[in-house]
Amino acid sequence: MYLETVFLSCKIIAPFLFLYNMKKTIVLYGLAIALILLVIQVFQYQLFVKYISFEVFIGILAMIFTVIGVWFGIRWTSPKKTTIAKSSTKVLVFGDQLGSYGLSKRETEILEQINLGKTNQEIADELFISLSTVKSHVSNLFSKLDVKNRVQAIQKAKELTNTASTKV
Amino acid sequence: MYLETVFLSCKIIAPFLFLYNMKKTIVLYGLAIALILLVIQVFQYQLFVKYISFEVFIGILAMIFTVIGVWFGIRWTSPKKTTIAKSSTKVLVFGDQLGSYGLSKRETEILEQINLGKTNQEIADELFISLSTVKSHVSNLFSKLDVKNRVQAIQKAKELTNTASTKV
DNA sequence: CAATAATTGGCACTTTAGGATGAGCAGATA
DNA sequence: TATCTGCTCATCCTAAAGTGCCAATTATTG
Repeated sequence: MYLETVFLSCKIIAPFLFLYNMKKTIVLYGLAIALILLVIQVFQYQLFVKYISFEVFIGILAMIFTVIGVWFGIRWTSPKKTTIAKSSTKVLVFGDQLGSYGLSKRETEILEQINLGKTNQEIADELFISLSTVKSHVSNLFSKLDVKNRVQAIQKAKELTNTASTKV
Repeated sequence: MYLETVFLSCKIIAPFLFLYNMKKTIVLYGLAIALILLVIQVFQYQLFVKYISFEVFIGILAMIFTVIGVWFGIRWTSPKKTTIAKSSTKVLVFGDQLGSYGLSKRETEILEQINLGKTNQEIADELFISLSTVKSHVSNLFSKLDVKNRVQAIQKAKELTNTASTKV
């Protein structure tokens, strides 16, 4: 009964968390804009008291919004990527961007390992699956990316994830 | 005499062109800001005529500068990249930088072809040499780069040429 | 001119990659 | 409940990659 309640609560909350996560940047940006507009409202009467000239006020305002825009532009275009640590196998070069091109999560994981220059056997050892399974995934992702070998697969994936980054 | 004059003129102009090229983005952005401020000056009196409310005016202004900021942010962070022409085989990714790491000219050519995702037979056809020769070069360059397969070779070479590029 | 390096090519062999096909299980969905 | 998707694993086969070793010719260098 208690566990069921918790389970149901999770099911209700999850969509909102997902929506929040998706729109977080937009929400934060909107809040930032609202906050600054509020500050403008609060200090509006001071404009006419002429502590600062209108031009300087506009200049400061322009600077603030430009900085916000630059920050937003960088955030917006920057692909999700982690600095490649040499010995780490949790490096994500492609992240989750290839999903929209038909690759499953596991296939993307396999491709990450291929990108590290590993053999199929090494990938099998790393992910605790069999060599046959790795081959199966490799073959499937080659088909989805329309490539003939691992070098082409890597390049195609990088192309797609770069395109996806600049398209958003 | 005449050629000397032209030559001296070029020497004088070149630094300014270089400076202009370096600072072009900043200059253009400054001009954009100045232009918008000029527009504000021109329309300033209209603010008090109240065609639009102050809040709406600030909102439009914020939007304009945000867009400029986003554009600037994208331009600022966008990596310098060359589109790899699909059918071209004369694209040089590594150039002649690998010579200092022990690779011969031919070995670098072979690596360029590998980087295009080609099989050894395709490389042999492209360079008009035999499959055995390609294998020999491949094996040699693997040894010099201290790698085990072509994916690792490509990454090592990119690493080395990036290091060389940033070092300059 | 001799020595060295680069380039070319071969053969035999092992390892790895890749293609084709089939099958079972778990979870999600209509 | 049936269907679909993702993941797993297998077998068989061919192709490609890669290794080791050897050798000849040409270009470069001291």
